[in-house]
Amino acid sequence: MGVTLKDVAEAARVSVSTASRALGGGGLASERTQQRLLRIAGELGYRPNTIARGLKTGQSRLVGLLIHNLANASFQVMAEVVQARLKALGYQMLLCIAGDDPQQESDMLGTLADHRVDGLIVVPTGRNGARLAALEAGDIPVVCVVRRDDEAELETVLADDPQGAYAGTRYLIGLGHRRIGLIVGRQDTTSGRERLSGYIRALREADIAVDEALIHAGRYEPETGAVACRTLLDLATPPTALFVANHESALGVLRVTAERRLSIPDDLSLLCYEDTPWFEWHRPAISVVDNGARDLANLAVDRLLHRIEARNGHNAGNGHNAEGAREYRVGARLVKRDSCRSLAPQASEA
Amino acid sequence: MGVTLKDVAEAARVSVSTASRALGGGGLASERTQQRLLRIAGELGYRPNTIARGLKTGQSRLVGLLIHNLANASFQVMAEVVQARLKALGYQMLLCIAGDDPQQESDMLGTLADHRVDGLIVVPTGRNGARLAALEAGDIPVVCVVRRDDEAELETVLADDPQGAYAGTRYLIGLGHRRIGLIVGRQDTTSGRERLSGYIRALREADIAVDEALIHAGRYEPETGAVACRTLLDLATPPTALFVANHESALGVLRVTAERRLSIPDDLSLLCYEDTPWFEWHRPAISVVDNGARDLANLAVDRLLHRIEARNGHNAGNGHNAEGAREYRVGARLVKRDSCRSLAPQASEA
DNA sequence: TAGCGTTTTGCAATCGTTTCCAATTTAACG
DNA sequence: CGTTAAATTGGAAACGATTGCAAAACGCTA
Repeated sequence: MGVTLKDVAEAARVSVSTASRALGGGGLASERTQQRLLRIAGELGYRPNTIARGLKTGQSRLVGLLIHNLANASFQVMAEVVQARLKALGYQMLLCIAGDDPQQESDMLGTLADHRVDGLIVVPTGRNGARLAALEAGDIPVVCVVRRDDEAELETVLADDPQGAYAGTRYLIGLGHRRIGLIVGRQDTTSGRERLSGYIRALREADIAVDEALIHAGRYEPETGAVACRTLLDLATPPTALFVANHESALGVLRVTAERRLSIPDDLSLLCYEDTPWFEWHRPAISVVDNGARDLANLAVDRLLHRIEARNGHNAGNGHNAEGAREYRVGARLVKRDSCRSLAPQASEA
Repeated sequence: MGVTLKDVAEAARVSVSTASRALGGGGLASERTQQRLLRIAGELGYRPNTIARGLKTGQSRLVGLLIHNLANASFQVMAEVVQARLKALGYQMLLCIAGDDPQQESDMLGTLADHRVDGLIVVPTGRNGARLAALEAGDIPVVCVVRRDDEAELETVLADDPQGAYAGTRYLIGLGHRRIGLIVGRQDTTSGRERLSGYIRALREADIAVDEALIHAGRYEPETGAVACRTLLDLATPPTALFVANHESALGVLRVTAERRLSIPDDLSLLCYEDTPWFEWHRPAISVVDNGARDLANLAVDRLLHRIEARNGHNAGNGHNAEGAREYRVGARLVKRDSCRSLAPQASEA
């Protein structure tokens, strides 16, 4: 489809510059020529070449999104939201799936840079702080989501994990549970640490001793969740409730409970982290702490585009992000469904 | 990060062309200069500008993938596979999520064209054949997956839905089922039609009359699945087995069976289409006909890249794809797990 | 050392836009 | 109708790479 601006200009008997201005909008051309050029361009089937434009303007209209996978529900909705928002704003999404692997992440950040993305939203592994900082220094705005990257000072949008984990644990405590198992993520990520700390805070506040045996930290995988679940259930005094701080681990837990023919919530209460449609469709419907993936994505896009626009505005900017590396939190929400039961049967009746 | 080829060239005291050739590989420069340039480029932190390169070479190194959503397991793995394969081949994936909406699809095809993608993999709605044909005519190779677009003659990679549905139905028949409910997709898509026809063929072959009341065609959504399931179960003589031809509808079915406390497979056998990890983790593990999403994606990438390379090779090509609009099928696979039971209890014993 | 073929290099054009600057047209007013 | 300011246009130089062509350097052989 090789019809270029020059072709349009010739057909309309004007110079390329005029054609450019007419089609570019912004009233740089007279109303009359604008209409005419628009018409002719339409007839010829002209489509502006984003690549050429990008070369001149230094904007690729591409934004990178780097996540771990698409199996996780949070990442799914983030990808969907980011792409929808970007599209509405005239950007396209370059999706990179790095599997939480620093090496791959590093590679992909490189390619993203080569493609001169206008900005980047990333769930950092935490091992490529230098690279991310380099991008930022190279005038490519970076926004981290879900986790913080401790090595680099970057604008970051996080779920309120401390609060979410706290609220969830409190909820279980409120139902009368005293032995609450926790299956949580790796402790070398901010989200993993924060979810654990929220849990601990709630216990302390209720004067419940923290039992190390009830806490399992590991990768976010079904298998890991299953193993942790079995260990917990095999304890001399097993927990009466489980708080599973991630969607994938929850799969493993559900499997084990089904295998052992445990009834949820009668035999065991289950509270998960990160919502996913099928938790709602599952019977019993699984109660969750919704980390607000949708909000995370929206806010990340907001922040990123704010900075992209700012950069484009006064190119002679003071440096990078004036406001320093801000950190935003979006609220986590407890969604009560049917997988947690009260341990004090008659308490609220009578 | 504004270090350009010119900067590298100056630092090395050679011309830009030499620098280009040295870094471009292909032995266009002497071994010595190549080493030197590589070193200097490294020191300066030079990264080639894909945009500028793209303008000159006419290759964006971008490939579009247009799908309906990310909630569907097939699309998830397709997106993951496509992006992994492309990355390995030096391309980036532009992911567009069009929600099976022709208007959005049309828009997105436009933007994709503006970005001069080198090729495009699309799950067509079927309403934009003209647009797709236009892309193809404009020298952007297009490969359709999952569904065919009847309006345009395009290279297409399909699951073997007729065979898959046939095999699934036959399996249920083999277990002794005679009344088999079918919850299938819209009949204005090739996949929807083919899954239905496979079902019918199996019934005919077993001399079972096709009962219209047992067949529900509709959108692939949990709610639709739930409604269909209720209707089927409320029949005077309800089916003893359900064949649910899509992953999302299956969610609705699982909900209804749980609500009614039906035991799977004791009260009702359930066979689904499209595999997803949690079908395996679910108890009972759900038997499925795996449509081979991974294979679909791989083959689509193969075909697409084959044509991209061909185009780049002899630019003075004969026209478009010489071989005509070929159609490929990847095999569907029956995965027996625990959700289907035999209706003839003692049959195989004794 | 001259001559010849082969590498290796540099120059300059080019890809399709945007945008600065100057030139031209148009409009407005005395 | 002349003058001036404002709006509109055209010319040309970028943006950062690749690549055809010709010149320069090199390695051989005689």
